[in-house]
Amino acid sequence: MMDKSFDFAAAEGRASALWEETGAFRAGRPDRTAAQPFCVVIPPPNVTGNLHMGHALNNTLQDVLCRYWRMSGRDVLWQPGVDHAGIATQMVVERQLMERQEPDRRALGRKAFVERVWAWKAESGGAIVAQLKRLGASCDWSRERFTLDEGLSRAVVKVFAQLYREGLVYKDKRLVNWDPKFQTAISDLEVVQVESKGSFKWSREDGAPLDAAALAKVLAKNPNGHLYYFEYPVVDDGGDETGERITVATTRPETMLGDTAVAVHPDDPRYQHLIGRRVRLPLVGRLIAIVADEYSDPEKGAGAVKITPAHDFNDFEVGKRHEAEGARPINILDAQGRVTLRGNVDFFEGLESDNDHARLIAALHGQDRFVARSRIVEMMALAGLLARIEPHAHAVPHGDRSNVVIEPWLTDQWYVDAKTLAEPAIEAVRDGKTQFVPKTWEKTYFDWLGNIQPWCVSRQLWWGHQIPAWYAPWGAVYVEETEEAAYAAGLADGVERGALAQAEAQALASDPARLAETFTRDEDVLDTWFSSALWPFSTLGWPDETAELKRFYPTDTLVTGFDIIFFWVARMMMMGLHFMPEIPFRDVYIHALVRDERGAKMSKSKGNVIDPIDLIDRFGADALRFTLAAMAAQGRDVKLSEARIEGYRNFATKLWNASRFAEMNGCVRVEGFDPSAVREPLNRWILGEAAQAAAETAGAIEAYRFNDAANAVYRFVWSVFCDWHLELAKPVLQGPADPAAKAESRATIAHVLDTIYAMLHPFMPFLTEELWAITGETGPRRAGPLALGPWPAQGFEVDAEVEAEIGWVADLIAEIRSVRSEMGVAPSNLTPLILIAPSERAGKSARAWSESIGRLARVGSIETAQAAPPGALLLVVRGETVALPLAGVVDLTAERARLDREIAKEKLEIAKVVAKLGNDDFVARAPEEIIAEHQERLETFQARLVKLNNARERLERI
RNA sequence: GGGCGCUUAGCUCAGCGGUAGAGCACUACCUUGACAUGGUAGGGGUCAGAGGUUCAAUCCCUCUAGCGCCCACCA
Repeated sequence: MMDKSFDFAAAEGRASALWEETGAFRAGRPDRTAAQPFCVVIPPPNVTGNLHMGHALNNTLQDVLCRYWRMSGRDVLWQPGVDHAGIATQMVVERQLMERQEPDRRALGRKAFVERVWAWKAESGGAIVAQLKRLGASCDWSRERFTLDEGLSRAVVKVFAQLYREGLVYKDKRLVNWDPKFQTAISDLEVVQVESKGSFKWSREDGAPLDAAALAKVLAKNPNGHLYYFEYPVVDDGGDETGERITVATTRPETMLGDTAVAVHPDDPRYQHLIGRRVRLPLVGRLIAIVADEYSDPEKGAGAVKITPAHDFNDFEVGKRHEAEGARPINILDAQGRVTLRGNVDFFEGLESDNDHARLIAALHGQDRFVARSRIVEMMALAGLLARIEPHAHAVPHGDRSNVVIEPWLTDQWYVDAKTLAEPAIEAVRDGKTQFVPKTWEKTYFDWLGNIQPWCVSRQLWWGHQIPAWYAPWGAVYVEETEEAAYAAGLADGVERGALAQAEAQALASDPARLAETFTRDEDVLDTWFSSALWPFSTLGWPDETAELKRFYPTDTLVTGFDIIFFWVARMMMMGLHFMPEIPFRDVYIHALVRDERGAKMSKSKGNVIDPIDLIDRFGADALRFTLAAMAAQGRDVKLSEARIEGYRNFATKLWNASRFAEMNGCVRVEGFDPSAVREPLNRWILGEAAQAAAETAGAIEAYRFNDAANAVYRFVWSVFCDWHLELAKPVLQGPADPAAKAESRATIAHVLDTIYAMLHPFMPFLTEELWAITGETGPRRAGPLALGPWPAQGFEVDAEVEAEIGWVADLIAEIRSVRSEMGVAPSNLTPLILIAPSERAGKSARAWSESIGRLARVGSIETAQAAPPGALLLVVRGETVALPLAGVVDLTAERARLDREIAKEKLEIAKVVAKLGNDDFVARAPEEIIAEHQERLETFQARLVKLNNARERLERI
């Protein structure tokens, strides 16, 4: 005997154990070797991560696909794994060291620190995997990979080395986005723009001196959002000030220390006479050139722009163009974003001797960039060279992880020539080899790849894939897959260059200690996304030619959020096409972002994060999964509300109780049940509806319309099977029906429940697996867990006759219920039902279904008459008139009003259709079936109107 | 500045050329033997606004207004 409600917590445990025991999610099961493969690679969550709503949605959708195809007989591989997440993980462990007051990263040293991170990973890195399992993710967990494990590392170095050989990876000295907090370079994608607007306003014109304290206070809160107008004195050829000044505006005053030019537009009439002159850089005293460059926009700022090549991407380019005029980069910031002047040779080069270097160094050297900012502004004001300060809205780049302002900084880094790799990636999508769903994302993909910049892949971190590059004392670099190979290449090359004597090389080759001293490995590690980009083939065993690689690559579908199209999808396309060389996946399904009820992005700082595990605890994993699938309409954000989850929890309860009802009524599965041999109309009807619902669900899943699929199941289970089939079957099951009919009904219900469990399983795997097990205890033996199928057979159709009969009964019941409710007839009042001159079929149906009609419509008896008795309520149901003799029970004025309303409604509909059919253009141009449909509708309406009018007239005569 | 998207019932959202839908909320009634995590009935929408295309527009096009996102932008 089943419990009264579904204990999801217990069932989740049981189902998980069953799947584990039976190896249900294993790819390459012996029974599927001949089956078509289906493969999805999981977007590997960060090892530091906890399951958030985005994961829940993403993995629910993948799981729906995988479970559906697995049930349909395919050999499914859902490849799981976790990402080592360079910065994030290093951060977590560093924080842990700090909290425990242990020696920090640097004190520990690289080797010990990395060991420490591995220890952390072993201890607490698997949390997210356990959470995915709780969600029900049907990954082949036996194949779990980690982006830093041995096999994947082998793939990474091979890829790096090969790209290097091909000239697609190179080292370059240029400006990078530098994160002063983590002290590493980051890629363009890891930079987020933050809008900033200050409030401080000051102008020299007003006469009041600058209130430096007030400014500092404002800047302490937000150092950005102001535009500062500086005046640089123009000097003559002898270096003496001419008295003229040129005004430049900046949002970063501290960078003026590194200014090496002032640029004006070549056509700007205001500055023609100044082009080629020099200015004295205030505070510093260095003489810098006024150059003509198109970059300068006369409309912006002061019209002339200061050029700081070492600290601004645009200025760097301008500087390159004007190198001859002295506009070389002068770096004035250190790795932590502090001003650095002492020992800064470039900075002092060309200084006038009468400047007070010591004063400047004392005031600024070693100061944080933002402290220096207000100091400089103050000093400029004191020098009388600050014209004004204005609030200025602009976007400031921040590190997406560190959340500090990013500095463009001149360093040596490794770059991937993304432009070359992007071409095949663009082509593959253009040719339709890989398709985005929804298609609109293709534009985003093309736009980005079309303008792609070199990808900075080196990171000054310790946790990650160390770059396989070794430097020799003679200034050469050797990029190889292994240390041994690098040494060998280095020695050979050293000899060739003449840097090493042959004998010396030989001696070195057999002395590991000296080799290690001679060649030093690049300290940097690779961007985490570099290894993620290889995920679809590295997880399948590449660079080995494994059976899995052969069988499952290209994968079928990638399911991911649009926020990582650039980070991940595009890069997988590039790497997959270059190394396999084939597309990594055929379809890319892009789903929405999960937001809170009000549409705000969930974030820890806003405190609006909903924890999926908490929801699973409260409502069950199935309810959460169903909600996410039902809301995953293409191209929309998912705004999650708890009420919705609760509703779907109730849905699970509903099905549970329907199953319980079946159990109580002896609905046991029957060996070899054949839907096409079923006789009873009601049973034939529900079998047809079930088959249709299953087909609808399958079609929707295959088209990635998850919401349609979920709704199709929901509607069938609740509104068709429970509301109508079970209710109409009750008299058969519980009354004195003919034993054969009873048996058939029982078998049908059991069969339909099996169909329901199957088509609901991709969405609610735990509930359905549990019900599958419970109902499996009776009847024929189950072949295995529901997770392995079968998906319901399709192709069975309801015949029209059956639909007409059951449909008429259902409509009749609904109509009677509606009128009774409207007229305020008490449920306890079992009224007679009189069929007025019924057709033969209606009479037959009414007799056949008298018990159900009685029960569901609160009808006491069913009679037939040629005319309605006076004062009876008349209804028209699919052309048949029926009467409820309620004279004296109901208020006839109310009934008149009701009929009038009905008539008016009918007339309105008729008028609309008549107008359309009366339109010559419509008749001439609309397709025939549309016209026929309108005609049919008109006839139906008119017939109904006639009967309604009759009823109304009869009422008038009373 | 460039691009993408949204505006449909009180709320959250489907639908996207031919009779406006769901869930939740709301109202009334129902302790009916699967289920009150339930049942029955009901109210509620000039489908943002203005033009246009079409026999026909919530759906296609243009514009306007509001909202959101992505990319670029530290004068």
